Amino acid sequence: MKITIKDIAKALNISTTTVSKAMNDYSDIGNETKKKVKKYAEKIGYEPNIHASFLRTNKTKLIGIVVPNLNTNFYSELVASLIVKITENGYLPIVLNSAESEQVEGENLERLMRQKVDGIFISLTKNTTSTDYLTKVMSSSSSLITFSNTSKVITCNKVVFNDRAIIKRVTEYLINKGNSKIAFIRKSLISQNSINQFIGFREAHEVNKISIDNQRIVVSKQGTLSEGYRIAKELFNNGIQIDGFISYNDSLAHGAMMFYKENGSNIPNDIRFIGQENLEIGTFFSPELSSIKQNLSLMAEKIMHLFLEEQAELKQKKISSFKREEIKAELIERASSI
Amino acid sequence: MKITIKDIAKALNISTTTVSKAMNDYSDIGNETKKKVKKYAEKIGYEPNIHASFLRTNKTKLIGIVVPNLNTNFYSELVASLIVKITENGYLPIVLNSAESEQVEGENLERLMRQKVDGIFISLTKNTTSTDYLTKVMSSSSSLITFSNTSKVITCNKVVFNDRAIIKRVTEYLINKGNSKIAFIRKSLISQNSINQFIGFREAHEVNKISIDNQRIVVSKQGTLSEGYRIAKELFNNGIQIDGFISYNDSLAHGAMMFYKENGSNIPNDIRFIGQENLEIGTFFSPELSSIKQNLSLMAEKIMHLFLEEQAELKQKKISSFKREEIKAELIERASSI
DNA sequence: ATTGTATACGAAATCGATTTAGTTTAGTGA
DNA sequence: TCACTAAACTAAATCGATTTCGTATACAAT
Repeated sequence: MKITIKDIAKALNISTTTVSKAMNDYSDIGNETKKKVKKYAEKIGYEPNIHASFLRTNKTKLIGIVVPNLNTNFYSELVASLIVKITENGYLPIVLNSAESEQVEGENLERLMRQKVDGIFISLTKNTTSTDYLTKVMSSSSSLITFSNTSKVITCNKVVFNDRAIIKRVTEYLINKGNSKIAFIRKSLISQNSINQFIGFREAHEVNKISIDNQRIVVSKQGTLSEGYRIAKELFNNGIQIDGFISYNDSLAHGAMMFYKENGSNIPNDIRFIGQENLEIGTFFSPELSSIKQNLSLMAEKIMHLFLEEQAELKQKKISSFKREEIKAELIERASSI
Repeated sequence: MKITIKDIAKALNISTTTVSKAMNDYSDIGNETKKKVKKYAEKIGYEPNIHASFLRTNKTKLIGIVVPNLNTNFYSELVASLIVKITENGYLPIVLNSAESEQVEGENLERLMRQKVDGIFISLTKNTTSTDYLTKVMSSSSSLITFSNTSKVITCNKVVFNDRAIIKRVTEYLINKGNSKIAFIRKSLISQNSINQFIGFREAHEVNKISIDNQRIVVSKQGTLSEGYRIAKELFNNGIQIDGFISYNDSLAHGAMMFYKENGSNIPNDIRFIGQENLEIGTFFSPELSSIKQNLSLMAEKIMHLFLEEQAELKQKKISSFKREEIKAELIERASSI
């Protein structure tokens, strides 16, 4: 039933040592023997038992992915891209979802460490404050890469979007169109991703000597259409005027745009809207929604690349320094902000 | 660094056998000893090495999930639910995405078998015709559960929605409102899920003695908003009149509804629309979209339950028969079909 | 003839658990 | 007292690979 190196050894009348070494291309095995072993292994469908080899190599060929909310377009697409890169390189992904809970996030990290995965790719929840679990991972055998939403406090490999720069650019783009009362809907006050975006927003205002009214800065937890609608309604009812709107996803922008459209606002003349994610649905609303597009597949590629680099360095026992990669996001300009 | 049963054995001056048996609640170990061992294990933070125990038990505590397209609301939410159930029961999920490719699906199954996962939960792509890989899994050590979109040909555990019944009911609901020219947008001609839905559609017509015009039966591969729009446009341009519209997801219905609205149709009076998925966005369109709501969390629960049942039976060396669970979906009635 | 050196291979230890097949001890019944 | 049993424990084999250390052979150099 099960095929092991013993079967190959017996059939070819050589030792299991030789079989193992041949399969792993050791230099002290003759080329003839290597060919013979590999050919026979192929023929009888031998697959090395990963769990057995783990005992000696401490490699599981498993990578853990932890995302704050799998049930969003952003993360499900990003995870799908990561899965492709991971499997392409002979690894297998264990995918865990933190559901925006810092506690679940911690449990997820513990589960992955217990499983002794070779790497952990994590994007933090918007509520995460403690880095205890991350430092725990750093001192474990799994190499850590944080992405998208990471932490300023911890020193580790990071792959992020150019959050500060893109929001600064987009904000200035609105300012140049004459907008000075821009609403900014952010994810949380804690998440680094959100903080960076806000810094960009602030910088754009400072450069152009425009003051920010904090009443126009809103934190949205759900990030749903209905919350976008509700936020717009509240701003309006509280008499807080806006002429621009930037949110951390498309749904919020759509929801808000619906409210203002119902209220007779002219878009983009009265208010310009910019979302993030660049969902297809944005092109079906009237006016079509401008949106910041992030290259998720490129991010996935960079993450995997960083991981493989670190694995290679670890093999050579080099001490590797931590890297930070920044992926450029771009504005897709449509009717809602022209 | 690493803590093993040896450390516990040495510290408590007992054998590793006793430690292992105590941890696994063997009956031939005294209660005092069990308590002592467990307490000390807890204290020094011992975690059994899963890979080492695999060699004897052949259990990896790993479950593979294979979905046709992770990047959809339906599957990302379903996978998220599955992840919760799987981790709750001490297992870890390896998530793979087939991207609607039968070939990738096969590769995914091979990867999971190689990893010797305890179970494989799979929903087939809409193009899958061969069941070769599935039968391969059946004769492997991983127990198989197919869900959502499964195959008629293969005998194995299945958890599906009541596709035939719900579509029959929904179709009759439209017929009773006087609609007789109902368009039906299906996923594919092959997928069992789609076939069952179509049977329900046909039965509703037969019962009410209405004939089906095949020109109104359309296969949509993408299932996107723009495809819904395009399909509606094509029907219209080809002079194919419709007074009802049922699609396999919400996006298609939205896209089509947009086209007909632009063309001055009165919805629901001229055409009634019903989608599937019950996305939040449906309530933001005017008119609000009726939709078939599937209880994904319940499906996830049933799948896990079936798996655990089989594992328990396997342990007792019982031969278990295959089961088929059906989850009831329901129509959420809104303005688009009233 | 002796030493040295690649080259090619193998015996046995090892990784960290589980499990089989005992062994020891105390207690029971005839 | 002796045989028997139950309870509690353990030595050693085992799972399937990797890896260390050692050996045999052939050939070149001294």
